[in-house]
Amino acid sequence: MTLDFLGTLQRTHLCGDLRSTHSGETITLMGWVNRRRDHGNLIFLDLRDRSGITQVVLDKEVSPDAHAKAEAARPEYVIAVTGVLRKRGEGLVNPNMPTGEVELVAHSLLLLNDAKTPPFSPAEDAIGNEEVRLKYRYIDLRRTEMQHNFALRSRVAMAIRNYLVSQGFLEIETPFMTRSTPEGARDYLVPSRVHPGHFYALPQSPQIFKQILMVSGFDRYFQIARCFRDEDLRADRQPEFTQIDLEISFPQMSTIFAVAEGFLRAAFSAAGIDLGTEPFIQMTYDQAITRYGIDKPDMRLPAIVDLSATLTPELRDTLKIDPTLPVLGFTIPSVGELSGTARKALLSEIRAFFGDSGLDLLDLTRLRTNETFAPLAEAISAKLSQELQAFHQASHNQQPTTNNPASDLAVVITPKPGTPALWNYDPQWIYKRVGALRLDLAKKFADKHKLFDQTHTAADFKFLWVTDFPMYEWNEETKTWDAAHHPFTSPHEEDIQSGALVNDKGSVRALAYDIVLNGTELGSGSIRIHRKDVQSEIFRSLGMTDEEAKARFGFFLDALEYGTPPHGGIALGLDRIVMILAGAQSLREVIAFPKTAKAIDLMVDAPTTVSDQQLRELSLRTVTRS
RNA sequence: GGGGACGUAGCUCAGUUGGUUAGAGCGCUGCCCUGUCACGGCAGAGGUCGCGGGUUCGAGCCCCGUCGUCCCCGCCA
Repeated sequence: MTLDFLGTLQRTHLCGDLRSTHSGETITLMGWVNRRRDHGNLIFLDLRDRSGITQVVLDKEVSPDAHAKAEAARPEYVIAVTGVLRKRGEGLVNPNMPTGEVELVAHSLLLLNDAKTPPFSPAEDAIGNEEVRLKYRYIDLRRTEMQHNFALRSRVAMAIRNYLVSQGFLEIETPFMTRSTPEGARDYLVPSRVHPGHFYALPQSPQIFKQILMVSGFDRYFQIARCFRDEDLRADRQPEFTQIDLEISFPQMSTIFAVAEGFLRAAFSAAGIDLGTEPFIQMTYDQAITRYGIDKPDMRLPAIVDLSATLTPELRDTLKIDPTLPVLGFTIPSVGELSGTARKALLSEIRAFFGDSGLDLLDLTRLRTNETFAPLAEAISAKLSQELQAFHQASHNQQPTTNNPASDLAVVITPKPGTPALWNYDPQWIYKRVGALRLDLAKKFADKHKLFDQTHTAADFKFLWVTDFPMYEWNEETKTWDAAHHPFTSPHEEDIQSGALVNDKGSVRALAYDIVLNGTELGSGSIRIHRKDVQSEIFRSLGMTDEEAKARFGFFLDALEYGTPPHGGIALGLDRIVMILAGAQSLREVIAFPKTAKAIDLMVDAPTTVSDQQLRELSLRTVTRS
């Protein structure tokens, strides 16, 4: 088979755009053969480009030459077809495709390129084997779903750019090759050839640069910035990822919230979702922990309820519940009535989840059958259903899927006597354990409560600001207080004035905030420290001597001394936003060339070893560790 | 670093208690077919059962190790 040259031929339309209004026009399409249906003297080719598919008809009587070439064509061959668009006759219309009312009657066909039989067909639905998909990513990306994901990503990014520019932001690029800062995530390092033994680091975020841009008077900066972190991966974590990074001079927290909400509305609107004008919900970190047991609450589910008040000391005693610790409960709606065996299995599953931590499940069903405890069971049920009603109202749920309270799964967790109030110096560990169970069970019963189902409306997306994060976190391993956010985050001004920075680090609140969507952290930011004296104080409070601080951040401390305005900002993960909008379960669905869980690029096969010559130039030697 | 799931034809998967020549669907190749659109019909090719070792008369199946993919914990200021 000989391939044809393109010559001067130009394409006139895209496959997916053709409608009956085009009928009679002479049209040239170019694209990939999606499918071929050979009926002998009549051949149908489904021709695909990024816009969609059009059926091409090759009739031996119309053009023997084109028909012969179509006979040789195979899936994924690249062809050019010129012909006349025809409205399909009665009974020949395909209502399942947008172009199903027309077909292109080919007069000539060029075979522009052939194709080996692909390992999987882009014409099929997604295949399960991600290894193969990633190795042949160029074929995978031809699939309609992937084409949609990246068109969506492009639209979303553009909407955000346009919005931020309209709000007076300047897009400024910051270096990829910069300085290693050993705190936080591990850095990817780049050896310097010119300076043997010295390394650049790829940025974990443009944090210090954007703060210096505020010192430089740019007032409002943004960047759709690639960031790099050498940590283990997850479905929602890749070693290189993209952040919408911004910084504002002279802001209040509300200024930053308004900007972030503004560009999210623009982004969602670009995806066909109208988020309305209501400001996003806000809650403090402490509220998030006590109400949801996590710092990134999934607001698609009912909250945790503190049931301590329903229990008298006597009841606690007879039921063997710790007298001082909270009793917590929550509801998973519409689970349906569980059979005796299913209930028992769930019980032991929950008890296994808690292990020997001291937490236990209170069996409401059994409680109810006992005369002494029936009133308690009633009181607990009443409190839980009160919360459930508030939840349905707040989330504007249409009728809950069932109205039968017995079908809602009530889970009540009690601490046994002697359960430690602190685990790993964390007074909130009980809330966090119960919060984790809440998410586990919600995932388990997702097909029952359907609260995670997509309706492709604003109701699918529950946004939330979490504010007032703690400034410090106790690190039991090193016996030190670490910065919970990063060391440039400003504490509340009252907490500086009260001296808590020195006396009571655990109580210091940071002017730091996260934005959360459906239980996923989309981004976080803070009001920064703009005074040298406060910044030095924070470094000292983190156990850094002035000399160490100077060695690591001297340039930054210097910059702070030359007229730094109050400033603050935020960074949101673009990949995660697009992932949620696309309804995808993994970032790999919205990153064109992602890495595997072991941080390998299966297509280009990276990382690799390099030649001795390259190592010599960099003054590097590799050693094998046992 | 730890836990779990998976690995059999190009793809999706089946494979009984360890027992003859490892199967199916899709895809692929050839021939036939003028209204299909997941076209159809006939014929055919295609396998180091992830890899290495062990147990056994005999291993896709049992045991040990190892590699890879996915999910989770740790980690991600």
